[in-house]
Amino acid sequence: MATIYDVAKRAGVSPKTVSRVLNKDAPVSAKTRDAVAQAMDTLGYVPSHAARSMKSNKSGLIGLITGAISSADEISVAAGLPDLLIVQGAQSVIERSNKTLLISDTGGRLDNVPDLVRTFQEHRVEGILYVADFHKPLELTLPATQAVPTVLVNCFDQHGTPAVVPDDEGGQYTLTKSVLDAGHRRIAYLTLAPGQEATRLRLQGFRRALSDAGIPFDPSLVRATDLFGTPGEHELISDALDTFFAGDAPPTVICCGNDRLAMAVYGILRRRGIAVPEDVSVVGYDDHRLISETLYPALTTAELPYGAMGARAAQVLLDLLSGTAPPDETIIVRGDVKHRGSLVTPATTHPGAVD
Amino acid sequence: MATIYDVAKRAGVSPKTVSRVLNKDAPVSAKTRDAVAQAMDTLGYVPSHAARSMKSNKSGLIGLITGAISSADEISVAAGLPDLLIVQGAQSVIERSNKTLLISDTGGRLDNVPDLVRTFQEHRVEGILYVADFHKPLELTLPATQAVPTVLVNCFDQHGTPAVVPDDEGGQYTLTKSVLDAGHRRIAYLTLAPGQEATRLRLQGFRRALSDAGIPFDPSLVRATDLFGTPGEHELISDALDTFFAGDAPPTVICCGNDRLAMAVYGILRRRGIAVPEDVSVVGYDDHRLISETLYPALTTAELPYGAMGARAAQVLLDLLSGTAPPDETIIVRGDVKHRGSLVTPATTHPGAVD
DNA sequence: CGGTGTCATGACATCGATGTCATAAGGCTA
DNA sequence: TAGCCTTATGACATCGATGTCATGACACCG
Repeated sequence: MATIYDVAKRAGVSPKTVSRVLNKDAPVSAKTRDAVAQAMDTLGYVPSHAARSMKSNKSGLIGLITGAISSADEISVAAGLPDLLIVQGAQSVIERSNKTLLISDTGGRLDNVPDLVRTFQEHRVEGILYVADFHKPLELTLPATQAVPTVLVNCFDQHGTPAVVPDDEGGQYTLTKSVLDAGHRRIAYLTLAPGQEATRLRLQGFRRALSDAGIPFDPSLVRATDLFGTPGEHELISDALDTFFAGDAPPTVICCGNDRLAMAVYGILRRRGIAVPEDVSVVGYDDHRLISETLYPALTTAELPYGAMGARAAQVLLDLLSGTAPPDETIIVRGDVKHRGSLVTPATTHPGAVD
Repeated sequence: MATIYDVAKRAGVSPKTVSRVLNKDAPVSAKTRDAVAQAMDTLGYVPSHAARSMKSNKSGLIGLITGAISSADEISVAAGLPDLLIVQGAQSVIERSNKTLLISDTGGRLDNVPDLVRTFQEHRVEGILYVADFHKPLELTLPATQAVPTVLVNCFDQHGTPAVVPDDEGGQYTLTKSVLDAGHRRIAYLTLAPGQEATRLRLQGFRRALSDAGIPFDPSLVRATDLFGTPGEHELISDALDTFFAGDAPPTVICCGNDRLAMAVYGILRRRGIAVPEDVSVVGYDDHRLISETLYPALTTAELPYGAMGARAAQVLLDLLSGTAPPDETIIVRGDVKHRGSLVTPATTHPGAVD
């Protein structure tokens, strides 16, 4: 690979002059500039990042740690929206700042993280984004990174590390409010697995919406049915639906913990001759577009704003690096409710329903 | 950040001795080694990749170009299996070779590629993987990369660049053979969009399987219905199914160009009271597990072996770098047929069917 | 016409690690 | 015991780019 010395020799100038042409940081006569440009061109010269970053002590690199890549078809996809969208959001922001994103994958094993961080340090990354596959407390102590600014995404810790998380409570609140506004009063809710951050927060939002509307919370209409796509899940959902519809005041809408569950619910309902949305409305969560837009009718769902979270986190990190941002803050990102065909008002479809 | 000089000073030795401890490439007395290790530890010393790669003229980096990240929720997901799985496969292999993968995203715009390649060259990547989002001819001429070995994945060019592609013909052949073996004779086929490599090759495989079984190809049972998830698609599929079932010899199985189409077909069939698989079997293509495993009944489908392709491509690249592999070769990767509940033999479910 | 800028350029040192060569202290062989 | 090898260590140059300082050539001012 050609070096700046090769270019200099070929153009008959000193390396420093070539450097000046490259960086446009000092006047160079037009003639010299052309000669240098010509030499760079014929030699296919590209400056060495290693040499530059050594001299400048700046790497221009941002490290991102994720399990998104290695787990793309495993639990995390089964569990919900691919966290890859977070990576995408971050990428788009970092790219525009003309830094380079170094993406490392945990391969699903957290004990890999220290190695990844070490590799990042070897590359002298200027900041680190740590992306979790779903909203949760940070599961490990990140190795002390000698003051490498770090931003957590989709997770949070106890030490005030800047974090960007989704507004699970508010999302479910707004979604439930849409359901209520459509006229529903008997609302079933198939939640995600117990113990998860999202499960807890969304249930809070759900109850707050009910309470705001003056509707009592009915525990018999709530069941946790998320088994991350493992075999027993289908039966679990079937059972829950059976129970819901066995009562004398069956629900007019099924809220699902995520779009994948909603997809399963579509199948089960249709198999029993219950039409969506004519007989019962269905809403999801995540706005996993592959599902929400392909299902028929298309799915009304709350957006889990992964892309926006990634972008926001990247921006926070860049701000930290430039000293523009306050260091310790947790940012909660809201998502929209996506209104589609699966949610209709029960009145129009159950004209004779007892009220 | 601490340097090797800082460590040397603290340990009371020369930098070169620290280097020897780091690389274990020359004998160092136990006492000195301990002192150095201690110093590295207290200072949190991590060697600089930039300085190392400058001296050794080796970067240990592999560049990967993809649109997978930026397009994760756009056309390419709508079109089929996320090409991110290719990235995952490559990542796992590269990681094991203790090189570092530098992933760059095109942001969906091909005119970004030259910039990405330039960035790669600045980092002196030792090889490049170019990943396409679906099987297609390479759409651009990669910038002359001064002998940086390159492997194409999911695409191919005319110049004998090493490439790794899926076995579309063989995959559809084997899948169709499974369908025939199950006893089906009237086989409908909703193909992907015309003009695509996959469409052409899979139709070839489909026809070869029919012909091997001595069944005449019936064009009235074949329709292109893939609009990449755009609005008109649902009607297009409905129409196709209407036409199929209007004839006097309706199909007993619907082969779908991908799993997403199969998902749409499930919905449409059920809406019309046609049960899957009791009344009609359905098979897909891709093995997009989020779909194939969540649908009920689970979907029989041909695996699009993206993970294996990525891994294979990475291995080929590493072999090229070590001089182990022949430089020019196109590798065709086979996928399995995944047998699940959506394909059953028509005889058991149509006991009264003519013939 | 000498002094003072500005422009255009180059020599040299430097960033952090490591390859090359030198050196000193022992231990072993002949 | 001289000669030689091995072990343990350091001095110095080097990788490629760039910051600092110096220099020569003009142009302009008084």
